[in-house]
Amino acid sequence: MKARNRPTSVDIAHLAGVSQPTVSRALRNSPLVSPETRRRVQRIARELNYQVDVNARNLRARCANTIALLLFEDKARNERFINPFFLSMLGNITRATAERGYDLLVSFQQLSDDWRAEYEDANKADGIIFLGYGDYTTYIRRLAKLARQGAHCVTWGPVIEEQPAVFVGCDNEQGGHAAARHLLDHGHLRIAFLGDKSRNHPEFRERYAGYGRAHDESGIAIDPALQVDAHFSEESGYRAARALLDKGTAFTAIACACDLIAIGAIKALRENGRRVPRDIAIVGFDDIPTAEHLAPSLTTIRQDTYAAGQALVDSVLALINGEDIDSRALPTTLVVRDSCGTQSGAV
Amino acid sequence: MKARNRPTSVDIAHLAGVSQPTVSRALRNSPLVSPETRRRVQRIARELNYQVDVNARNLRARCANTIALLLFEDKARNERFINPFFLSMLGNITRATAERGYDLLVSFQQLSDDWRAEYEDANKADGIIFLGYGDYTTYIRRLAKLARQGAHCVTWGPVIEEQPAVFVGCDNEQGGHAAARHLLDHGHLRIAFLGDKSRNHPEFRERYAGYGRAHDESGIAIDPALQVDAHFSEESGYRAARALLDKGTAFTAIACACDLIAIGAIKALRENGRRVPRDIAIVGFDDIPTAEHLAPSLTTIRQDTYAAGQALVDSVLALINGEDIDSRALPTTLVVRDSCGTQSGAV
DNA sequence: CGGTATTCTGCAAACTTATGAGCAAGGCAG
DNA sequence: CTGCCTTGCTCATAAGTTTGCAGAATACCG
Repeated sequence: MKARNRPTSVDIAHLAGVSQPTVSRALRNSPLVSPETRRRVQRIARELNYQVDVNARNLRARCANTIALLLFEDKARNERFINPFFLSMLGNITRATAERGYDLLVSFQQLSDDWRAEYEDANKADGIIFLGYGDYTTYIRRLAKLARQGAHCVTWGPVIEEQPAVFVGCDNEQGGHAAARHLLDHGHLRIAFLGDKSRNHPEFRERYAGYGRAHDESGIAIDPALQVDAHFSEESGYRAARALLDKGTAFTAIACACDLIAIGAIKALRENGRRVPRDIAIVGFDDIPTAEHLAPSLTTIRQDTYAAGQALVDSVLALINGEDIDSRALPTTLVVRDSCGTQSGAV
Repeated sequence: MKARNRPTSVDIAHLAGVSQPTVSRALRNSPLVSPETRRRVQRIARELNYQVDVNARNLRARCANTIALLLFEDKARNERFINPFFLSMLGNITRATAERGYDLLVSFQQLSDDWRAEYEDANKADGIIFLGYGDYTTYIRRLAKLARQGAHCVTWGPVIEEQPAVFVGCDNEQGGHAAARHLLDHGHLRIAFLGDKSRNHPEFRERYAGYGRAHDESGIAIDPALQVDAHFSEESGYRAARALLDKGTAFTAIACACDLIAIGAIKALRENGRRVPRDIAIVGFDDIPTAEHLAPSLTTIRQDTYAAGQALVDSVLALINGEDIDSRALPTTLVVRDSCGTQSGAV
């Protein structure tokens, strides 16, 4: 596209009266070069605004010093929108990568993209982080293909089938359990769950499992009518809550599979004349930045995206270094605010 | 770090019984190779899970097909936080880059990082987008250095001094004007401005200029006591509003230099027993996702981060292609919600 | 059937850096 | 004086691709 004429190590070598390999060594502070020569070479390099060509360096060194982030979202989603939770993850992965001296190559993809795109990612980076959601089968196929090519892959969130990839995620089951537990402990007996529990949303599926376990512990049977599918969006939460209300099924609380769903649900409840939390208690999941500022402020299960970013990057680096590591589940925290009607501050 | 033994184009050439350059051409769908050969080569490549080595390709082709995003934040900032507005920009730049077939290299930096880091970015990417804030002098120095190296730089936001870089930003002056205009039109005479108007915050400085122009138009002199410095954070807005209240200066409205400042200010006002909007009207700037969900919902000046991402990426690509382009200011929109007390829906 | 245009393919060079092997010079011990 | 080690550099080569040029094969025209 463009032909910059940047100075090369050969140019510096001529000016300094040494060979090119000596320049290379001098700039990398190798002990094999005398202090006097090193200083001279470095001075000339600085004067020429020399910068090593990373492509040549990486070609030779067979590593890119780069981690790729494959960010997925459904094609169907609103064009202008990226889920705030993923955005927060993106920010923290960016930060964690930078702190460890690596570059981050961000690739925003839709799962329907052709094979060419997926093929290329594997060798631009030393390791790959998968983040996102969408058609699960396609997702898994991609993951498997990259892993087969020898890429070091770490995925965010659970992987249902046995796959050759490490995953890092929050403990969704525990979080779902904590949400339902909190509501049950405060006397709620009919707690709805808004969230798709199919394999397309493995996180939601686990959260639902935790919700189920809490009910089991209390000896309460779950009315299947209380579960309504919802995806990763506000409109989806709105529609799900509307569907729930339309059914006429009685309920006094809702556990939402994510905060966006909770936001949509609150809107639907309000339109229906239900007050939150007085009539209906609400608990979300994620603790997106908005949750704290909602009216009423949203009780939710916090995922620590800072810790998550660090854990993901550390796991990839461990794989790159040939270490044998296990998948990890990070703890979640119940953050009690106003929307659940139990008023007591963070727990 | 790692020595993958991936197949190369030479391997494919042997298997296909052709020369290596023919493999290269066949895989790039060059018309110089016969359909029959092309099919055979591509089939073998697929069987071997072959992927071109991007380092070798870029080294030879002298371009990286990559855009770098240099994301700055002050060192002083809270470690775990990235401004939601920048996060939104990051998301949309990611999307715009992907749509145009480029990769995005995200580099999170602090302005105090050493020269080595800044030097390397220029040649990993064909063009560079600057986004962030911090010490303005350092910022400008970096920009100038990269530009001197022949990098194609585009920055978000205004650049005060004459610099060899294109900038894309929203029309901050117009936005600041619209915010003050709206408040003045609704009878407010003493409107505070929370935001640092020094050169360290060029956007805030321009917003303040628009605020000033609106006052001039109405023939109202600005009381310097009504302006209090605040930076890009909630705490900062909180402290600024406290300082304003402590002064004892009378005011009936506040124009905030960004939404985070508005959030902090509302908190401070509430603690002080002032009701929003009944006692004090508030207008923010940015329209971050939370703004809509605040109680009261925040009247603000919207920056279209989707359009901004597209514009930034298009500008960089134009520079890379050798086109001569001008800086651009994108329009902002006044979004009227509840916090200004004028209740009338979006304008 | 000779000449020319067209289509396909191969050869060799280039891109820039990193590194192992080798070499010259000097110091030092025996 | 010989042999050996150390220091500091050079030489040659390798990494995997792209591309300009030339050559071979085929088709076409007169």
